[in-house]
Amino acid sequence: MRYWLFKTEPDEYSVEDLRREDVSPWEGIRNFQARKRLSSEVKPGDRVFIYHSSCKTPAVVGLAEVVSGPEPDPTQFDPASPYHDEKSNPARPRWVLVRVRFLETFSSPVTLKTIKSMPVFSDLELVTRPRLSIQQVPTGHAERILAMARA
DNA sequence: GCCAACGTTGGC
DNA sequence: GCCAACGTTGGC
Repeated sequence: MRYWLFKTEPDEYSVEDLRREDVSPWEGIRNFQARKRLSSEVKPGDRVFIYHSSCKTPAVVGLAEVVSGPEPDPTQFDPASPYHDEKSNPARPRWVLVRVRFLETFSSPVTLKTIKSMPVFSDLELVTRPRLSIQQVPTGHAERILAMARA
C-alpha cells in the first residue's frame, strides 16, 4: 500500500466536505513537482492522508483513496476560477488532477505540532518540504500516523 | 500580521 | 542557464 499526503485549507475544502461529496476531483494543484507526482506516481488504489493547513490547528485529519488516473484539471481553463491559467488551453493542458474517495475522518487528528515533536518523523516531507502540496508518506510513517489517528 | 522558506519568472 | 527579484505559502 502506497501512501500520500494532500494538503488543503479547510476554509476552502475540508475533509468533511469530501465526506459529503464521497468522490471529488482534487483541483487546483499548480506546482511542477506536485504535477509530476500526480501525473506519474500517484495511482488508483493509493491511500491519501488529508492534511488541513492554514488553520488554527494544522493536522492530518482523515484518509481517502485515489480512484482515477491523471485528468486535465478543468479549472485551469475557467477565467472565473482562482486556478485559471491563461497559458494553458484544452489542446495542451498544463495541469492535472486525480479523483479521490473519502474513507475516514480520524477520531484523533495528528497535529503538525505532534509530528514535529517526534524525532522519528524528522525525515517526513511534512517536516522537510512543508510547502509541497502532494507529499510522499513512507509506509512505516503512514502506519505510525494511522495508529495515533485511530487511537 | 509577520516573516522565513522556497518556487517561479525573466533579464542577461 | 544563472541568478536576482518577486510572489506565495503557511506556521507561528
